[in-house]
Formats: sequence, C-alpha cells, structure tokens
Amino acid sequence: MARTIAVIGDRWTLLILRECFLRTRRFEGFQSALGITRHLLAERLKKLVRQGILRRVPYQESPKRHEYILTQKGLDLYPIMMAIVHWGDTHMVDERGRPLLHQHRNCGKNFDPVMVCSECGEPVLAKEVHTHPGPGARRPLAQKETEAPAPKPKARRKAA
Amino acid sequence: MARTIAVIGDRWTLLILRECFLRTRRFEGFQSALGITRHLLAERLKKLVRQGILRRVPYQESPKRHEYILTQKGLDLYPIMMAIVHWGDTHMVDERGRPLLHQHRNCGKNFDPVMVCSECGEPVLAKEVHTHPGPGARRPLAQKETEAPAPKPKARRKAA
DNA sequence: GTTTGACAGTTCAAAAATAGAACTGTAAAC
DNA sequence: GTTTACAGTTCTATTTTTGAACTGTCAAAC
Repeated sequence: MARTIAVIGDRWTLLILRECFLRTRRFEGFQSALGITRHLLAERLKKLVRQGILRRVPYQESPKRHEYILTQKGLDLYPIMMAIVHWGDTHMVDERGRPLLHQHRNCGKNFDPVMVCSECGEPVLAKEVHTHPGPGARRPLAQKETEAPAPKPKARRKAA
Repeated sequence: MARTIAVIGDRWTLLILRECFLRTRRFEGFQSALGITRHLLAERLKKLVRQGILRRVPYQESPKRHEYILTQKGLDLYPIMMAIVHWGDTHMVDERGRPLLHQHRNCGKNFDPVMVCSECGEPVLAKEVHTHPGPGARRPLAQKETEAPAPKPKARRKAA
C-alpha cells in the first residue's frame, strides 16, 4: 500500500488518471480539464510514464507530439478509481447529485461497483476480513523490545 | 472524485486510515507505525475528524486521552483500501511477495477483492463502461465551441 | 517527594513541493 | 509577417512538509 501510494497518492495524479479513463490523451487536454499547472502536469506525466502506468506515444512528427495512453498496469487502476468515485457518490455529493453515471455495457444498466470476494463471490465487509502477515511482511507488527533491557535512557526535557 | 481526493489524496491520509483498519487507535500508535511527523499526524487526524471519517472518543479522564475510531463513513473507505492494496500486490511487490494476506471469514479463504457490477453481478472492465453526465455534472465534458459556429477550421498537421 | 516515563500533542526553523505566470520552440493558418 | 495551437521549460513566490525540540498531565518508580 505504501508503495502504491508513493505513486498515486498526491493531489493530482489520480485526477490525471481519471482524465485518461475519460479518453483525454494530450497535454493541453489534461491541462485545461484540470487546471493543473503546466509544470506539475509535465512532472506527473513523466512520473507516470516512468512507472509504466502511461505510455508516451508519438502522434505526429515535425513538432514532435505525443499522446499519453494507459498501459495495462494503468488500466488495472480502474477498480481504485471506481471505488473512489463510488465513495464520493455516497458521501460527498451536493444537492445536485452525481456528476457522472456509469453504465455497464454488458447488462446495459447504470451501476455501482461492488467489491466481492474472489473465492466465494460474496460482497466483503471490513469486519469480515482477517489479515495475516504474508511472505513479504515488513514489520513485526507490535515489537517493542529487541535490545538489551533499557541501557541508557536519554535525557528527555531540558531539566537536567 | 475531486472532492474525495481533496480528503484522502495525500501522502499520509490513506496510510493513517490503513492503520485504523489494522486496529490502531491512538496517536503514538499511528506515529510509531508510520514514522509520520507528529505535527502532520495531528493535522491529519483533525482533518479526518472534521470530515466525519474518524470519531475522537475519550478513553480516559485526568490526562484527557482520546482514541480515533472509524465512523461508518470511514469504514466505507474499505473498498478503496482493498483496491489499492490489490493493485500493489499485482504490480508493486518485490521478490518476497505480499506483505499482507486477507482472509474472508465467511468462506475462510484468502482472497482478492473483485469489482463487480451492482446490477448484473459480473466483474467490470474499464472498456465495458460507458459514462454519462449525471444530474450534478460539473462541466460540458468536451466542449470546444460555445461561441459563434466554428469559424476556424482547425490547423491539422501532417499525419505521421 | 523528586525523577522517570507514557502519552498527546504544539511550536519553530529549514527544506521541499506546488502555484502562477511568463517564456521557448515548431509549424501551419491567416 | 503575424497569429494560433501545442507541448513543454524556467522563474519566483507561497504553501506544505519535515525534523527536532518543547509543553503539559498524570502514574509509577526510586
């Protein structure tokens, strides 16, 4: 999670990616849709390309111009987008209602995303989930003493 | 989405919330688990309480102490968390593997979150979704000319 | 009965990120 | 020859974030 947030966890990256999903591909398109500063936009696009989330594809020679296209890695962010949008639709809408509706082509209906268990197919609630350290676990999860018993407590406070 | 990102879209908020889901409740707990500066942590906790995502609950008098507990609004962020974790598990793991496994109590198995359509129950792919402006639509979505009828045929460059 | 430690912050200077605005460069259109 | 569209880059000013120390309360330890 920390690694993912290092990539998409800032004020603009997810909004840029939203535009990608809405078929924006070019610098000016992002800039005018979002009002992001050009400097930051250039910065973020570079980062997303470095991360393999966008691909920079030339669409004209002479003044070299490129489009930014979602890779598969980028497309895989879709559930994150939808989860965020859905939470916003549930908790952050004003009187006017949802800004955007999503229609599922396969069934033809406007839908909300539902998170289900890959194993049993049932919707998952936070309370129903138990976590276990996996093979790449990064921290012992409640470690206090690894060292010898309290050697030199350093002086806290100014009083000596 | 913009409104949601204004709340959870920064380098620390989602990590703080992850700790909440892992049952961390107290200031020192967050601080030592994340290594966030105390200043920012205090700042972020205040913001989350203001937003109604956490509730500040006293757990002792005398030196007044509080715990930070997820509200329902906060618990509803779970699908976002899981979507992020799953993307990280798919695209950002190192050789060691996943840091954390999630077990679904209802079926007993370790699972991945799957996003399905609320209407037909099938998994949803980005390509299968069509968007329409909703009642709260904020911008015309591809407006170029609101003024006089397209007087300028746009400059096209030589296709490459 | 003073000292230490746990806890939950606050304060302040320094460093980093972001905003705002103007500037660069290419090439076609007028 | 001037303007326009596009995709950036450069610069300064503001805002955020970091790092580190400081404040304050109370309980237990010495």
